[in-house]
Amino acid sequence: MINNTPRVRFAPSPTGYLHVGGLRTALYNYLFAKNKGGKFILRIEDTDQNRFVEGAAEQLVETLNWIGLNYDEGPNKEGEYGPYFQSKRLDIYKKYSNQLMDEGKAYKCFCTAERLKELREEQQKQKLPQAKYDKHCLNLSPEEIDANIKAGKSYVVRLNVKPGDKVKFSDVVRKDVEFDRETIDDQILIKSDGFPTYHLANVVDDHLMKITHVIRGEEWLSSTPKHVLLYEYLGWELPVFAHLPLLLNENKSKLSKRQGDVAVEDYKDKGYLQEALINFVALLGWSAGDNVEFYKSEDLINKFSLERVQKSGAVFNVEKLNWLNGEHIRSKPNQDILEMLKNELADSKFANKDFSDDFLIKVIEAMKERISFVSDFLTRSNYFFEEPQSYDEKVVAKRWKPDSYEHMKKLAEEFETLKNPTKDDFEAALRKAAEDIGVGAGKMIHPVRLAVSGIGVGPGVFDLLYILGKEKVISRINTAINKIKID
RNA sequence: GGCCCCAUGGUGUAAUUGGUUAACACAUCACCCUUUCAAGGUGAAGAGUACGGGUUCGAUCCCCGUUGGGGUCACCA
Repeated sequence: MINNTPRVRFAPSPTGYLHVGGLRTALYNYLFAKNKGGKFILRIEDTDQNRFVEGAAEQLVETLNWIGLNYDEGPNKEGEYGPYFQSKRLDIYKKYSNQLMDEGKAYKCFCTAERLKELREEQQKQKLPQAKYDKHCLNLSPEEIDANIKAGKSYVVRLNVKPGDKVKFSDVVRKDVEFDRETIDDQILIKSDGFPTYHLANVVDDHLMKITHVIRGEEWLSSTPKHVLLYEYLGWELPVFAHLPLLLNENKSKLSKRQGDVAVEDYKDKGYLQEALINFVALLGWSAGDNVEFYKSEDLINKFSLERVQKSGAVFNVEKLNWLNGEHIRSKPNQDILEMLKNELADSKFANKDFSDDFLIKVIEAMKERISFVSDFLTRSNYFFEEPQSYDEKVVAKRWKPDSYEHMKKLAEEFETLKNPTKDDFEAALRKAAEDIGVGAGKMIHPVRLAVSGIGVGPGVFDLLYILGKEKVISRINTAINKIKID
């Protein structure tokens, strides 16, 4: 009987990075396990020697850690069902493929790549509905097989799909699915290099690792009947299947590298918070049905259920991710944002400058409502960290008038009289200066913003002046008077 | 092409498993707020639920067909 605490697994092949589709699969597995008090297992599917990438598994683990999907069993966290690298389980697969062969449920195939290719072409020419292996080697006599082996011919092991009823299984997301046996190919189980294919390895491992729910992408749906057959042949109980809808490009095809960033690491590098990524990806194909869009991980765990997973593919729309990223930043305590900002600064051209925490906190308070990324602090309010490098032409054209030089001069003089000015002091001084000259405060507000920041947008001017401080404000005003030219 | 899956505004989703003026969020636009911008608030535009048949007093929801999209057909996963 299946144990009632679920065991699920994320079983990626180590390609060198974590695909966001993989992240979604991993996340749903994780959420499901945590919601049910079950175990989340990481298993590395490294059975393709041709695609071996040095350090890929380590990279994967690192990314999973960063994103916060901690596994209960897996590499460097051995449970009782290891090893968790398929490349270290070769004997196990061999054992079961031998068993299948002994029972006539699998057989050795010596066909060369050339023969297979010809076969496929022939079938195409005859317009056969489907290209399938012709079971040629199933009819080899024991003597022929021996002779082939003695001759050193390499072989693969194939699944022997026998005629019979339709292969049926039920899927949590898609309900009942069935396939005609005639449409199922004699899948290769063991490759000629002795490594298993995914099909054999995942069935054997899922069974041995006591996986109760197989939650994976929809791209596996059409090979599931092969797996079902394998479970049947091996006399094993079927896990519960849940095939998740695919993540799509803008043009609705399966999310791919060619059409934008696809690696979680790319998003990390671009400054997306792990919380935002998790939140966003969770909503691609699932919703609690309560109109909530902003989620912390704990809420996701509490609310998640496979039953509410959507059937159709979901387009990965970065704009919403950007919004969520801003929301998640804003939801953090200023102290946390401070740490992130410091890291960002340490990594920037301002690395050699020194800013006090007190100052940075003020910047954060002033700017956090206006940003989507931590890096926006540096790009959208660079003036907190350096002198304005230039003055936005459009703002100059709109806000800097011939008499602005005079106004700013007067304003600088007024500021000069202040001692340790507060925000309110700056405001009072500006209004007084405006009144003295007999102009509206707006005639001062906009030019002074331009003078101290170089641009026309940002925090309230008086906050801006206060954060910058009297000295910088006055010197920047003077600089602006000299530098800004209008006709 | 065979097999399989899917189908609600531009995008992500909702709609007591047949009864709503088809809801929410992102994006867009407008207004309010702020003498800026953003955030926030209010509102607008945007789908009559791919299409056609049924079943039903009544279909987004159930059935059939069509169309469209996607996945898969490797000694890759």
